[in-house]
Amino acid sequence: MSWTGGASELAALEPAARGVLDRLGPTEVPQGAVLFRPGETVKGYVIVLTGHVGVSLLGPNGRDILLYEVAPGQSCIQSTLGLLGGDDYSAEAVATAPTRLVLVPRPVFLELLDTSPAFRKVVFAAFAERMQAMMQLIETMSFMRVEARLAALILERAGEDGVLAITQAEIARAIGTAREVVSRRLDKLAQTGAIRTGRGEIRVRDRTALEALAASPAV
Amino acid sequence: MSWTGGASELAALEPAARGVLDRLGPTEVPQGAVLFRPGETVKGYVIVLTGHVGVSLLGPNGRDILLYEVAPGQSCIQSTLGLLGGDDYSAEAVATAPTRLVLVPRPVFLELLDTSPAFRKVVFAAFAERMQAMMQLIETMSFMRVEARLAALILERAGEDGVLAITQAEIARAIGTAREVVSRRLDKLAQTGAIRTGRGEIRVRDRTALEALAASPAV
DNA sequence: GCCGGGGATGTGACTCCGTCACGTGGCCTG
DNA sequence: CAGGCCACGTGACGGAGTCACATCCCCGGC
Repeated sequence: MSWTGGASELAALEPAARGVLDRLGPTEVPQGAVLFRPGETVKGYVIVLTGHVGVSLLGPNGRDILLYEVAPGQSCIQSTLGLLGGDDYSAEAVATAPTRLVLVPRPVFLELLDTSPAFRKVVFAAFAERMQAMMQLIETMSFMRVEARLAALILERAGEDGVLAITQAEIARAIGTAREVVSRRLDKLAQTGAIRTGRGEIRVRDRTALEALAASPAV
Repeated sequence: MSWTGGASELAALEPAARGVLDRLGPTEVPQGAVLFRPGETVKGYVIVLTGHVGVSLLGPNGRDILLYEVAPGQSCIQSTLGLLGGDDYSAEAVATAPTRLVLVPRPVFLELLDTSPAFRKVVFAAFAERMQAMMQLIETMSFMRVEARLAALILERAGEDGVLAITQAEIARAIGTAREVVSRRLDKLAQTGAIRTGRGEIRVRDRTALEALAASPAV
């Protein structure tokens, strides 16, 4: 029953705190499952054990922006806002892969926060990290052109072989723009020879060119 | 020597924690003072006693975006990121009025976090509040047109008499756009009779029209 | 009372981006 | 084999950001 011993940072918790957490059973959710939607009340603190979760803001016209992603061992900070401030969710969380997670009920969460310095540390660190990511998002969306964001994303996600499997729609969500724009920009990049595109796939041809674009003098 | 007894939420702190904080002397900074810049290392946790502080992201071309404002009794969460994660500042904080503040050095901050549940609560709450504000910012900047953001800002900041003293440059910073755009939009609003504009001043003429715009179906 | 200087605004031209409205083509399943 | 769904391509159009100036107004100095 001890899932806290896994890869997560929770392995460093005090034995007592680990015991409390270990008594909570993990939950399995399939890919595509919606963990929460805007307007719902927060049920507890979510820790992802395996899988992958994306947290996005939904726009009125179907467009949405990926705020951040939750990898195994990380927690979904979105829930903390509700647990501490009492506000409802304003974002949506979707499992982008089959995911195993633990939901820490509010009372348990608050108790741990009071009694376990290590748990506090984990929560605070996650909080700080998300906040940084969101500031980064604001910064790039405000000050970098789509071309640069696109190049950066490709470099960041491309494997060693320079290939990444991703759809234009996913790219658009990740860099906060519209799919059509991604389509046109990718087309231009392909024309210059920096990349080659295929259905749901991008191949890096000229990494240097992409790096130059990603670091471009902004706006 | 007890400034914690003031209007700030810190009045609810445990006596021991208050004692520790009260031993720290408040600092006075004039209007326009820069509390920190991007790239600086974090010196401590900042609590604003009186005055007003604006925290913004700086763009490469002189443009900047107001992330949030710190009112008396609130703390500047930006510093928490550094204290907990060790990162440098990525934003800039400027006193927009003569400000009295307390700087809690890192060791004291960490100690209080460990020993004072009430202090933890204050820090967490402030954290959650700022995060909400930043999500709100991302949301409005991404999904609402300038016209709507502008109308909302005017309504939000106008006094009872429907007057607000603010320059176009300040408006632009607050709603995350460029001054020229504000100029043109204000012009349009004035043409429709919703407002009247003057040098550094806006007068609301038709509150209902502004409310309709602010709540407009976004884009 | 007059004069600069600097901050606050107004404008035009241009490019980039987001949105709408479709069209195309591949792949998968009934 | 036929739909149907999904990924992608495109043209048109208006909103928004940037640059480069032109005004304009207010305030301190003389």
